[in-house]
Amino acid sequence: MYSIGELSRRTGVKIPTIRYYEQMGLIAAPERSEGNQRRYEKSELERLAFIRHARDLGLSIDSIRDLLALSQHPERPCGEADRIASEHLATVREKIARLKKLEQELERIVACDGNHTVGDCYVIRALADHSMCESEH
Amino acid sequence: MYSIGELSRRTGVKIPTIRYYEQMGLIAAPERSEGNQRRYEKSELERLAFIRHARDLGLSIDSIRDLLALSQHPERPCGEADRIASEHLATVREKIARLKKLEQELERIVACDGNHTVGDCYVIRALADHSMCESEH
DNA sequence: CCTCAAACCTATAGCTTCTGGAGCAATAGA
DNA sequence: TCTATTGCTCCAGAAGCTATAGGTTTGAGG
Repeated sequence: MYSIGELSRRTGVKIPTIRYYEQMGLIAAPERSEGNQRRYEKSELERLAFIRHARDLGLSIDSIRDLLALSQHPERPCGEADRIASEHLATVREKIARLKKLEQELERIVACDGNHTVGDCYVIRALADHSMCESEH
Repeated sequence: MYSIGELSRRTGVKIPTIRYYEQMGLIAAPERSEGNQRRYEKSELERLAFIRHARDLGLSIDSIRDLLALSQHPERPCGEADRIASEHLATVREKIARLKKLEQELERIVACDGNHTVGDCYVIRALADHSMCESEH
């Protein structure tokens, strides 16, 4: 049996976050000690590690809830789990693409050498005038 | 003089967002009509376009506030504007790097072909077991 | 056994950047 | 003048936590 602090240390999930996950229904409300403190079993540790890992990978709470529900039914086909991960991969790729455009835009904007005044600063002018952009965004 | 709807159409910033920016102090509270409706001048249109553009580039409200304050003083050196944009560029680059790692991780995870059951699904197992990861995250 | 600091509890508010709805007032075009 | 559209304020919600206040329980040392 772990206390919430112990669980937190072992999974790297902060204490208020664990309580938040309980509220959100990602983990079940655990048993309590006589003094009303949470006492977790090892299975909860594994479940929380799963959640933590999936969050690190950027999956939403909702997606994780779905995946956890799926894992309760090992006999079902796993196409759904695959779909969730694939969709997330697509989102990540989209984000990368968008950020790369921003990177280019910012690189051009930052070409200003700081050796003059705001009046003719390229940063300010570039931000004021969208038509100076080279790509759509 | 533009109404808030007109301003919204011309800048692509939604009406509640314009009011939100006013609340946040990014744009000044404009004159009002007799019936208490907001009436904007052309200068506000430009300012809002600046804000919109900077937001599109992912700059925070706080950074934008700083840049706007700077642009009120065209005689000052523009090193500060440069710094804000450069810092933001660094953040963007970091995000790209992190997302690329996630992309790799997810690519490996998604290699599952969906043709079996959840019990032996690689997606679920990979999420359950951090030690299967190839890189740190 | 007693004490006391550390850990825990609940409830609530705050963060960021908007977005949407309710309920009502003003405006513009026919 | 009528009415559709637009605008007003205020408030709540979304995501995923984080922090604070004010109180209780636990467990280790004396």
